[in-house]
Amino acid sequence: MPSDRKPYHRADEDTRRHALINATLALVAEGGAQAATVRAIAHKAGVTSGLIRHYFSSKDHLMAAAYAHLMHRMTAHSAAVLRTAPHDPKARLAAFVTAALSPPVVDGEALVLWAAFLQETHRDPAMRQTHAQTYLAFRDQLQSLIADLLGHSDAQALRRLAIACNAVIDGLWMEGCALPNAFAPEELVDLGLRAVGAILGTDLTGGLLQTSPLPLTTNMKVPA
Amino acid sequence: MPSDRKPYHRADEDTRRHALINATLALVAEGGAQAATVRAIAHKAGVTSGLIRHYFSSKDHLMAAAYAHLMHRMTAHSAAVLRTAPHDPKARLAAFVTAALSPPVVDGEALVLWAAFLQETHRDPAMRQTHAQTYLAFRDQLQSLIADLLGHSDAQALRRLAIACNAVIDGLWMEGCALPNAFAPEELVDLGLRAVGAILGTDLTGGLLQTSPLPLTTNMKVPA
DNA sequence: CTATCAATTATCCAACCGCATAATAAGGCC
DNA sequence: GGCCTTATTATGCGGTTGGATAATTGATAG
Repeated sequence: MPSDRKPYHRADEDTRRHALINATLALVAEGGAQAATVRAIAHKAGVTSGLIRHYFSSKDHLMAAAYAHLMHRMTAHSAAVLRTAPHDPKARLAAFVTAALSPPVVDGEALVLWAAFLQETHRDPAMRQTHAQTYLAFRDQLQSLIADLLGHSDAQALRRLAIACNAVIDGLWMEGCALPNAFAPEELVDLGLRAVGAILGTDLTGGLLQTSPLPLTTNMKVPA
Repeated sequence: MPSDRKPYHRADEDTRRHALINATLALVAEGGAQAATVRAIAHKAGVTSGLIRHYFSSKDHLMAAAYAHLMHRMTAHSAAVLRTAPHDPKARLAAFVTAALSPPVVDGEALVLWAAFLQETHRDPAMRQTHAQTYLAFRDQLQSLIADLLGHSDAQALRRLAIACNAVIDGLWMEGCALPNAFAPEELVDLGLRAVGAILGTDLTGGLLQTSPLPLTTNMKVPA
């Protein structure tokens, strides 16, 4: 008698794990964490649901792995940008800000993914650790770039400047992700460079973005 | 025979609706949207689950009502602050920034609530409208405060300044909510006032926050 | 070519979900 | 104090969820 069982081929562990992780991220991006059911994930990955438990000891472990993968992808991007950046401190900081406010970091899916996993971060200790690690690593990287640029090492002042600059980047990142059509191309980067420059008292645009008719600091001449 | 039925008292509609809405918000804050099941909501509100459908035509409607209530609470707070603020444009903007970076706006629950509902706003059109309304209303309010302060009306420049200042506030708000113990009291407000001031080329601290040993713009004197 | 092993599928399960409906009692009215 | 409205509880239903387990089959080695 003919078997109506689904045909399949065996894949190595990495392939399957990545397929399941990518399917999870895609589903969370589409419909939030509640859309990422084991059946939906397996379907999108092209396997049956039982296989999930063959590679991950539970669905929570799969979620944690997906989150770690997402965070690793982002930090790897930042690191790669800095690796190919010039040695001039100002140019390095500008490259860092530019990367953080351009695709693929700024992306329609990114914000939803971030928000969806934020809640899981509150319960799962493993995910909370991943969260804190990547978050503070980004800020520390920013702080070290600022230190190189300003040439001083007052830890307290550097920390405050890093927090403020990080806030600008985060806020613009959010707006860019949430309202992708509300900004002209490069406008987000331009705003970020000018705002960070204003906070640090430096010009980061480096003459590369003079196309903007109105610098952010036009109002400097306005009296208080 | 004695009835083992749960005793109860009748409450007016507003009381019950608010109890259900508050229970919903509390549960979402604790464990994300997935924790806010009809049974859990009813239990926390001290009623049985069937009552939810007596006051809300579906669970989605309850979620939408809870989200609208949350957003209304926040905007009402901003409006109240501005109503009691002085007339000096600089003081008004400072009061606005201060309120946005202090409790109850900055709160451990606030960020989780915001993130949880963000995903729902992607599907439900009613919630998406509530989202867009409150979000742009905040930025417009900020823009009008900036316009009053700077005294000019270049719409393009004002929009860019408002976006940048809004980004700072959003980013600091996020950091303050996510890492409540990472900042000294008033530090978040101090950073916000200095960063917004730096972007606008003005001093917003107004001599009220001189306790900080290191102004954010200390580095102005540092050469590039 | 066959035996073996584990990757994968198929099936089942208890728990829970939102929702519908019927039963009941609380409280106002006369 | 009895009645009537309806707010509230109680119960049940179809569907879905994450997880456990058994059956099958693709690949590999000898």
